[in-house]
Amino acid sequence: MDRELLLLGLLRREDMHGYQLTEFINRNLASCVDLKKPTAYYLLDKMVEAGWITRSQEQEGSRPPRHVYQITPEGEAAFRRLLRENLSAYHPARFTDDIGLALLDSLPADEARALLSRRREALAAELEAARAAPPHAGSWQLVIDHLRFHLAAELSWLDGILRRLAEGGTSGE
Amino acid sequence: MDRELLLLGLLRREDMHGYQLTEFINRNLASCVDLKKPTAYYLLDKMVEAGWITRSQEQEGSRPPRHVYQITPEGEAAFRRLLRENLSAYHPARFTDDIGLALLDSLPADEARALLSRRREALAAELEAARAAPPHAGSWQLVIDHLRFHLAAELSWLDGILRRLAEGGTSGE
DNA sequence: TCCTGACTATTCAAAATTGACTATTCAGAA
DNA sequence: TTCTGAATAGTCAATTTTGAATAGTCAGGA
Repeated sequence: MDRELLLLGLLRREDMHGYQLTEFINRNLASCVDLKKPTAYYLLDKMVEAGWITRSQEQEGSRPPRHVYQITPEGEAAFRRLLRENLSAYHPARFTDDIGLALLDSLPADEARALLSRRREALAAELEAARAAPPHAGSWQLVIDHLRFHLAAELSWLDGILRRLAEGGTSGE
Repeated sequence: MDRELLLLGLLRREDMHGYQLTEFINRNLASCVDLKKPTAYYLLDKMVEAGWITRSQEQEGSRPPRHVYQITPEGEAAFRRLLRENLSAYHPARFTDDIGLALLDSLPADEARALLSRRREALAAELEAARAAPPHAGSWQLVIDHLRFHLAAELSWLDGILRRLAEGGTSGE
């Protein structure tokens, strides 16, 4: 229901068409959702059926007509409900990275160290990129701040592991 | 491919049947994967087809027969490849929570504060639970450590937001 | 002018995922 | 002994997601 919340939140500000919605989300909110285009259209269809939004044709010059979505009063009500739900609960993030860590024993210690160093570089690059992002208005900035905070924390955690490994912490197989 | 990596990693240690695999994962590795039973069976089927594992019937007393899976040499090769891939890359986690944060402006400031306080309590409870978890052997412990580290970081981040909100930081609508 | 590559906008068949269900065993309560 | 609730083991239909394809526009270079 979180992707619906986000779509409603964007449509509340202004009417948009599907492509615009996915582009915006993937450019600005990739750190919290991964919304592929076909999924977005699927969700929009469902929300039309649920009466949360309406779809209308927009003809502009010689272009093929586009579908523009606008939020309804029911959609506005759903938005408020979903937002309250989202804000009050804690949704644990999943760390796919940890699968590899859990199986670290299966490789010789120095290979493990070398591979994790690469991960460290990838992570450091992400952090650099996040730091370079331009500031946003209002509470959108919170998302950017959170990403930076999280990446910095992850980096220091990973460095801790690499230090431990260098000291011969977890035994190689 | 990460769930396959994990299944192979478990089957490398000992032959197991489907139910055992999912139970183990959901009990011990919920912080990195969410693997429902039907999905696990689906993946196991695919891995049998790919030749990474084999399935055999196990008859025990009057029980209905169970399917036991064992890893093949091809599976072992796949395991090593997937483990190297997983370890060397950085897989960003997604923060669904941030969707609500991004839309925080849409609620009056004191309601936002109240809702986030609930989230804070849920998060604090998770951290308590994670701290209570018993220690594991070898690199499995890394997963538990990571979870604790992450939850503690999130808690301090959320407290920071709550402080800012209390000082009237982000404007209510 | 014609071609090429990038962007806009959407659809579709195939693949993956899930909630709900079936069926059995077992331990303890009534 | 019979019932009940929990744990074990797995399946299936329906929903959801995805990679790949389609189709038009537009800007710039050859």
